[in-house]
Amino acid sequence: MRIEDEIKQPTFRDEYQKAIINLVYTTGWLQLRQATAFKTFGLTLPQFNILRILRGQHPLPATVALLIDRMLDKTSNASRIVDRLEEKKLVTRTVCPANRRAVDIRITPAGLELLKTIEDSGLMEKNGTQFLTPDEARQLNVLLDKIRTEDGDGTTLHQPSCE
Amino acid sequence: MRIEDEIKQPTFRDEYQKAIINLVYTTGWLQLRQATAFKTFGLTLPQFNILRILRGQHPLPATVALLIDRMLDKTSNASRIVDRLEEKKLVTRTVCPANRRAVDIRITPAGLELLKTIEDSGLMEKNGTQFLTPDEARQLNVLLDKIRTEDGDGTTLHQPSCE
DNA sequence: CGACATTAAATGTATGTACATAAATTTGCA
DNA sequence: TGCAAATTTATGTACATACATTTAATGTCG
Repeated sequence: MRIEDEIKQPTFRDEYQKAIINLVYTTGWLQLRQATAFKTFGLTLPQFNILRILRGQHPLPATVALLIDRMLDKTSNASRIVDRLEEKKLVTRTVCPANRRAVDIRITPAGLELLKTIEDSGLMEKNGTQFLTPDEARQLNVLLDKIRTEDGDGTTLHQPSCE
Repeated sequence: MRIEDEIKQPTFRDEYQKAIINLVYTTGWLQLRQATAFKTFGLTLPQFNILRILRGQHPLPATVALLIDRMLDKTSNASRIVDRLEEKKLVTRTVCPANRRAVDIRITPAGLELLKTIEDSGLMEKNGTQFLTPDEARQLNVLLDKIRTEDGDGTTLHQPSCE
């Protein structure tokens, strides 16, 4: 559906204004879809992403610092997301023997099993981009990269992360 | 900068996976920039959006229901955002005389002045899309609309709203 | 009229982000 | 050696989203 109809705003100042609204709207749309899907498995999107990072390390542990680095969401709070995964017995937390400041975080067998269940469900493939041709997907990548031209202000930038 | 470099992931499964990550990343990038800018004026993005809706109604009042409808963020909580604007004396809240269930919300002169200050600052124009040509902006709109093809599940969808 | 559903807004709970600060440990250098 | 700085994680606060429930007012229909 066209964005004009989607948000019931018949006109925009120009294609630029329309594009920025369309971007934010479409990403919100995607995120809500994904979040709703993950909820049926008792996970939030950030929790799922942390679990995937931990599986990538498995059987080695990860530290909170590593999670933050991989999430690329530099300012956010991995500690509390790990809290929730620990409550659900999907990860374990033990003080790192080599450096008692650090904490070793590991995915449990239950965590691995949950990831497999989710991935086997085919959830991950229904993300909207399947309606693009390969060429259109390439075009989209070019345009998005252009929008992020001139990252000039040096502030730490956000990466909400997702499959 | 290319998304590969931005998130330091050298390869993706395909252009589709890259596109979805690029979309989420780019919108997060945009939102963080905008949120940071608005913070210098003591506002969050949702607060700014509510203020703009109220200005659109001015001098008529709006109800919470109208705000929710205009925000297009159907499930979210306009009530508490109005709380914060009221604390800052940017809006007023009075029980609607015609229907004592409803609440009339109005932007104050201070609120109108703040909006003008923000808009005069030229903040709104620096949103990334200025790096696209008009034709590219049009292309982007077409691609995003395609991604939202098949809104089939009937769930209420999200619209984080912004300029 | 009066029980009951509907509507409008507010409130409660869980989760997450952003940012500042604290607490514990380790490092490094005078 | 000893103390300050750096590192690593956790905690606190403000704000927002998502969703369920509550409260008050209004509508409806027997």
